[in-house]
Amino acid sequence: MRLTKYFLPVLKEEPKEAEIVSHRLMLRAGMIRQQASGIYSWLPLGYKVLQKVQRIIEEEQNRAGAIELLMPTLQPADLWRESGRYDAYGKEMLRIKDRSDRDLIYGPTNEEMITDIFRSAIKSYKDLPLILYHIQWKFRDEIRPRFGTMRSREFLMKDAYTFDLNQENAVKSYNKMFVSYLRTFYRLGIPAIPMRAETGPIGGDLSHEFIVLAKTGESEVFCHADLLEKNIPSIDLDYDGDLSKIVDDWTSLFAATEDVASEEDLIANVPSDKRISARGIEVGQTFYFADKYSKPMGADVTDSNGKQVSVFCGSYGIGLTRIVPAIIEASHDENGIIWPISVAPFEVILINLRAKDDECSNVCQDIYNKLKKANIDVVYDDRDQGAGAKFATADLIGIPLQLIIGPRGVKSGEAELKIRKSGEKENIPLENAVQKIIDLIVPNRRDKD
RNA sequence: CGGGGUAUAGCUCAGCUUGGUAGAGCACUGGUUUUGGGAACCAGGGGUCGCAUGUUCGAAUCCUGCUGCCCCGACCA
Repeated sequence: MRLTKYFLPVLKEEPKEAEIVSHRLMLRAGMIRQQASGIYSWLPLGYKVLQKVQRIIEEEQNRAGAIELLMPTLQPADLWRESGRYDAYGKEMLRIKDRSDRDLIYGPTNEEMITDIFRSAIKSYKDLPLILYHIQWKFRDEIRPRFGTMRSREFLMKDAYTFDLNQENAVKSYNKMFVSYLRTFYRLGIPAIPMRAETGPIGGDLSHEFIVLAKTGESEVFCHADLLEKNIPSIDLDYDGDLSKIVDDWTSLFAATEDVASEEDLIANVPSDKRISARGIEVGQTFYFADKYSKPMGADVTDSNGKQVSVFCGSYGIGLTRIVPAIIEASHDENGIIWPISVAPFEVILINLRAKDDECSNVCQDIYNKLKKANIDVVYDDRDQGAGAKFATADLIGIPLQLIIGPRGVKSGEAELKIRKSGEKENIPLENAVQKIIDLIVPNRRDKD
């Protein structure tokens, strides 16, 4: 992509409405635009990140055996009357009527609808286990939306639902989602720690929140420091094998949110040099809730004895529109965002310091073509602007690598390569630039390990 | 929903106290000179002053009502 042909409305000044750093940076980097309280447009740069996040989540869900579908945003109220949640959910649920005066709701979640889909098609234990998921916009009319897309009213969420014959199998499905979340957050470049959590209005008795430690986190969390150093299950993992060892390993060390634990619990369960008491952002949650919906909604299957039994279920959410600011909260400096390669809107920015100079532009164009050909996600800053403005923009939007080419370098046959994260700069021969970038990017995409 | 703020150009803000028909910086357009960390100069374009009502010869400014947005709290992916 050439910057002269792109839509990147960066802001030089601090937007006054934004309090936390991720919100400020998303506005300044031209990623989002607020349309109403808690409702945002995703501008090209932000949308590109959101799509990369989505792709990683899909890959890891699929790998774990979950099957993607797509349910609508609008749902008939009757489904929610069946589960009893139409009245229970309160004003947070947006209720609307169509032209025939039928009650509809804009889905805040999809347990009812997925249960309806399940019961219409699945009648036998032989079709279990089943894991279905979708990625769709949700609406929760929060009393107070805040922090940009971190707590918005309209938000994009991945929600998966597991269906099993009995509790033992349901726990196996739970473990699949648990492990896939470990891998998902690893690939997204955010160290998320699974913590024991309250089950909330959805109900059930087995639940973890996946928490990113960040100063601006909304809740207080407590955990064992070794959880930050744990190994992530590899891409070769067999999801049909025994996952309980991995889950046990991760859940044996103390980790809990303020809803279910206190500082005293931390002190009682963790040696003093390993205690972490911090703020955290919840980026995902896993719930097991057994037959809470399947029973009232009649989602039964026939078991091997010919008996009708309600299926055992769980639901598993990841807020994609929250992931993006969470990554920024965890990875930025005073100059702007620092994207992990796996979700960066572009992997490298090619900075032409003298767009009006033919010689310089020819060199840039050649390198740009080669990078594209090598499937490197490159953006080419071919704008006719001062060097300072270009550097500032590159830092702000957080592209992991900056390849800087000016007339001076063209004469000496060198380009400057800057690593956004470390600030490290290195002069490299122009003819090695493309290969050097490939070597720095490709092994670090986290899509092969 | 309670409490506190705020609303003037695309953005950040001044003007309001004391009413006289709207300004700066940045951004934008044209031009000239520049060019390795947010360039300089010249010339331009751009505003129903959140909305409505009232007071007044005259309202961005004063009164009243409403709305949006932000912050603090309870609620939440």
